[in-house]
Amino acid sequence: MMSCDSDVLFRILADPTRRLILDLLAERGPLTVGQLASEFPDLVASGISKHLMSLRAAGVVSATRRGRQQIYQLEPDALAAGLTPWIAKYEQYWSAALERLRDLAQEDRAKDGHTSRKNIRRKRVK
Amino acid sequence: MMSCDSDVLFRILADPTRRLILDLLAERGPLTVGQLASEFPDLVASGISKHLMSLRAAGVVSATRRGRQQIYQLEPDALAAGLTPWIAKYEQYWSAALERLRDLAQEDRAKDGHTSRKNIRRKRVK
DNA sequence: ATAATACATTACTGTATGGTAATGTTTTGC
DNA sequence: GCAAAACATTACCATACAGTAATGTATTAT
Repeated sequence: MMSCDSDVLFRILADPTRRLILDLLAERGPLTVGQLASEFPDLVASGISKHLMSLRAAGVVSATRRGRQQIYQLEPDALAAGLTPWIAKYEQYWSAALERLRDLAQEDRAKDGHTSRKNIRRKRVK
Repeated sequence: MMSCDSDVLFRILADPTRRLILDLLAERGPLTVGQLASEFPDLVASGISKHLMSLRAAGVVSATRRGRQQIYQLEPDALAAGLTPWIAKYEQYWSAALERLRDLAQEDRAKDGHTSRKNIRRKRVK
């Protein structure tokens, strides 16, 4: 009934198959429908196609044709733009988790070869 | 079918009424079922009660009895713990949005801060 | 003791939607 | 030109679930 701004986003993310599709696109970059469908052995291809259409309608993925195949690609800005307002309302509660998240990412970046920036410290919040 | 860790959380958040309940608890602190139900004029009270039960089952809220009324309260850690792993997978994409979010929160705090804190400088950390 | 309040619980219902199957539409390969 | 490949689209089905209504259970008030 109530139709919030991020309503569509949350409904999209409610389905595990759709989340997994987003995960695959995030991990492996742009993929065709067939490549994505092959990741779901116990699912029919047209089902994946339907999911992709709804993801596209929500704006979280985009597609470009190449010959007879469509290449789907994550649209991360739409995801962020749609979810950030909601997250912002809980910002005070998320602080700790976000800090940990940020630190983890920092470690990952450090582990990824780049130089030691380990003495960089973030602003303290609260 | 696929049952991820944050699966329950996303299903919980998919419903706008449930999200609004969480919003109310976040904004106004602990509330009784009646107080919450009164915020949904076009909804029957038992419906809200059911939503609260599922929220409780998911661990995102907790309840304490006081006399004949239950006081529901947000359990923010559960929310953060459940959603952070998922967010982490998209961390590279979220960075910008999270930075903006953090800055906004900073501004808000500065704005509603009491007058005398105007010139208080945050600790500079390299 | 009785009634009313404040929820919880159960049973029921209508609808939304994830999934399949079948068909349609381009594009490529031969 | 013909067949197959790669998706999109449509129709259909079965289940999940949000919402209501009715009933149950403590707790407070009188």
